[in-house]
Amino acid sequence: MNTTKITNRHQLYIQDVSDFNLKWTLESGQSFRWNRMEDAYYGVVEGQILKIHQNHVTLTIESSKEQDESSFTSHLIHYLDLERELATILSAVNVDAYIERAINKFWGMRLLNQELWETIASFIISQNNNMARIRGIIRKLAERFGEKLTLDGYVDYTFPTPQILADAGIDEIFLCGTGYRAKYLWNAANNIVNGELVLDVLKQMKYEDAKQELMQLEGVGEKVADCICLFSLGHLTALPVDVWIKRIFERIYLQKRASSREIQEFAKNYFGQYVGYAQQYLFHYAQNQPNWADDEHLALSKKKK
DNA sequence: TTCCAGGAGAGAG
DNA sequence: CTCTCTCATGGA
Repeated sequence: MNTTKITNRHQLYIQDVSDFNLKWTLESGQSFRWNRMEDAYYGVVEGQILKIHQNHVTLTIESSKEQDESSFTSHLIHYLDLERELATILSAVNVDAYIERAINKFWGMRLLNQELWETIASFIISQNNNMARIRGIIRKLAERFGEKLTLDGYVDYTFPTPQILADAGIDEIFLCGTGYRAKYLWNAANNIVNGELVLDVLKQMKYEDAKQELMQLEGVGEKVADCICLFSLGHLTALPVDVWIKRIFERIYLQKRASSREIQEFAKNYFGQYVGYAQQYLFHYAQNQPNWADDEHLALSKKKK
């Protein structure tokens, strides 16, 4: 297990971190809030700027907010998913030579447990959109509606609360570049403000119920609901099927055109209960490996289990 | 200029 | 139930 040490109320060391890679974790498209400066990452998490640096098995973390060691530590361990036994999860989904390549290349990439409202809003914005623009829109929303924070020269803003966006109105949200998604975002904010969607209740639900509840929101379909379940609620059986996952499974595993339904059914049966982690490794591998589609024969050479 | 991006909703069949 | 078209936006 990890040991921790705090030097003052802004800074924390987490030592003996095993099976963790900060770069792969923060640059794998699950969070849109992190910026790399030199060899450290700056981002806003739950109302504070965090600066995180990894040196082998030691994480150095600074916060813009004072806090006591135990809550600081437990919050970060949970956010970075360090309480899970990654080796066990990856061993369970390492069922063929294709995904084994992805696992070996990005070993230590973890699924974050991100703040719920910001994750809902972020993935509403993500629909039919690209990473760079999603990041830009979220930054503009934070700049316009959030609270300003600083940490040794780095400036960023909190993500606006549902109340603030509900009060702001659709037109003001639209000015941040959301396009037609402005009304979805505004509606979601209102649903939370007026109590139709209760976030603390959502956190207690099992996967299927949470997904169905999220899909009641306008602008939240299966894929976005699965992203929220996987990147915020910790449901590792969630499988978001985006254009990349669709492409990967059609090319590598099914070798034919397939609907999202078919892909879900196949993948959950093939990879098992941790399919969400399998998905993240396949997704990031394809995004970073231009010739990802050249080795479909590796998937056919099924191994072990 | 057209195409595409961590898609969803409305409408048709 | 499944298929198709449309929805803003900006970078390639």
